[in-house]
Amino acid sequence: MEYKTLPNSELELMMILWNADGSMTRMEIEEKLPKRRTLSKTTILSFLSRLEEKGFVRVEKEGRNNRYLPIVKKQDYLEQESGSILKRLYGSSVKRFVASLYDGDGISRDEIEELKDYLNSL
Amino acid sequence: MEYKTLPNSELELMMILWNADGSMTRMEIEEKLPKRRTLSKTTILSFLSRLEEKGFVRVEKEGRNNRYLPIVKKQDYLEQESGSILKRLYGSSVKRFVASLYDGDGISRDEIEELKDYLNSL
DNA sequence: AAAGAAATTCGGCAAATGTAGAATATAATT
DNA sequence: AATTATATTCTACATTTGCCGAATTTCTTT
Repeated sequence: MEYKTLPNSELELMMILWNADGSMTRMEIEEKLPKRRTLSKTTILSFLSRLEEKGFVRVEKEGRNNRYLPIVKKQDYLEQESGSILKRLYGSSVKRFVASLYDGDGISRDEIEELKDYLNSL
Repeated sequence: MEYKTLPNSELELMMILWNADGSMTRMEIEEKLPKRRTLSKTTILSFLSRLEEKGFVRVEKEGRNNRYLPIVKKQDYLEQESGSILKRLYGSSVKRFVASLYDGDGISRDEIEELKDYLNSL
């Protein structure tokens, strides 16, 4: 399955949905948004509708509320997206990606160690 | 310095410019585009103008041609961009990013080895 | 059953992105 | 100097993205 790359706002909501188990109402999603990020309820609903059109979520009515359920799997989406980003930015070289992060202070010592351990465990 | 995230088409041209040394003409850039990717010359020029407005390239006239010179450094842009992508998709965990690539066949054994070596060399 | 409260759907707008044709400028040829 | 070729600039248009207010539906409370 090939997924369209989601625009930021929609991805933001998907991340919230993915990090919850099961479906969520608009209100629940809204509560998970960072405090700084205030969006009117209609805006949130609008993004959710777009996610539905794109086939990322299924909507179920529950009384006067809607429940949004992610139908694309987080893992699947992220795998694809990460791969394409890596390709576009670094010609698919993970090493170069990590090196870039390192040089730009994007990772800490701990992160490095954690990554090392992970790689050795493969 | 903070850079705006570039839309794909513009990034594509920037990558070509960055991978060349010095400036390039529209024609030279066009020749570097993958065969599948055909864009009319005005489209390319249009993207280049936008890149100029955004401060990513400087334009110099040379006879009837323009020469485009990247003024934002590739390394700088990529460092920033990679960091923000990592944050958005994996809460800044490099390990999770790499794990995702690994699970999604985004990396080969060799890539892993290369990365290991790199990490050990730090 | 009416009135009120809360949620969703519609419609819409501005800015950004992808893409080109028409108009114009400028160099090269004849 | 005219004509032709070629490059750039302008203008424009369809889509997508970010965001909302107005209208409408649907539950709750009187």
